[in-house]
Amino acid sequence: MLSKKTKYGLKALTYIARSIGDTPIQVSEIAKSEQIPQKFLEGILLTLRKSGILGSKKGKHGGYYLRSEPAEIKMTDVMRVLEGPIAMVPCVSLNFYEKCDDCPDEDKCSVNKLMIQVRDNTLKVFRNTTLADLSQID
Amino acid sequence: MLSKKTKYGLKALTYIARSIGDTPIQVSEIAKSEQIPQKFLEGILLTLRKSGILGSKKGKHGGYYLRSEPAEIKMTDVMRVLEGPIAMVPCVSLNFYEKCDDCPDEDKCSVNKLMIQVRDNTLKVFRNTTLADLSQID
DNA sequence: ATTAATCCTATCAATTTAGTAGGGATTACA
DNA sequence: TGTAATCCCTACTAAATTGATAGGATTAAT
Repeated sequence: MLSKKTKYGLKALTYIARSIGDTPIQVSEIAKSEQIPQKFLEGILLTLRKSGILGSKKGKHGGYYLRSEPAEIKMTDVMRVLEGPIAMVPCVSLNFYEKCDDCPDEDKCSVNKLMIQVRDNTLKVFRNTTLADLSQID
Repeated sequence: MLSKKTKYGLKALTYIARSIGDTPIQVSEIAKSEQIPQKFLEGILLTLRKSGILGSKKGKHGGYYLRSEPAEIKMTDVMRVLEGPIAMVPCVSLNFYEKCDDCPDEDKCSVNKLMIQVRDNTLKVFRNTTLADLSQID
């Protein structure tokens, strides 16, 4: 299951990407428009800022803005920041690899092989999708 | 993350598929061989039996057996029984659909569109993989 | 009968999730 | 220079989920 954190984060990023203009976007505005608890969203945007995806401006008339063009912001990066590893098991994770306690031999593990396929296909989607794609208005 | 339940379930199914012969396989044997807590595994195999994937024989010399040929047991079915919905959000689930509280319009939701792609790609893997594939010894 | 299995229900500790609370630090602007 | 608006940070909490464990009821072979 996708966590609320990730869902809210994606919606917020989309909202920011769609807001053309120079001024940073405030948390309160996003929260209201996207129906997200404001305090919860604050924490999420903070995470996105710390990861380098968002920038922020403090104080009156402050807010958040994208640090790159929407077309440059890949879902692989966003998802890893918000949701964590893309793989369903640590033993097939590229960025967060860990060996399983059980499982004497990874190469012979049926779960491992299946989950590598799932990972590769999910990765393909995330690598191929940018914030610009999410923000398309149709 | 894949739950231990699913992981153990897949390993157990693989184990049973590999055990050629007529006699049913006992939980204790699987638990020992695959390093799975026996009582926990009991519950998992029970679930698989109730879903129709496994059959069982009670009493002395009892155990579990597959109700179809490994090549007929699709991962879509197994995963749905063990892990639940394949989709990452209920609003893109084929078998467990639910509308989101937030989200006035699904068609315009960026998360929705992304998650449909992920679902379709994951589904492709699971539809294409059977227990026979998992059980291949190489 | 005895033994060996599955079956069933209840309970539990640890972790994660989804938030809430309260205030600190910084900035714009009157 | 004061004040309001805004992000920033830490701590707390309730509910749900996960990964088990415990104890026995039921069933079947010998």
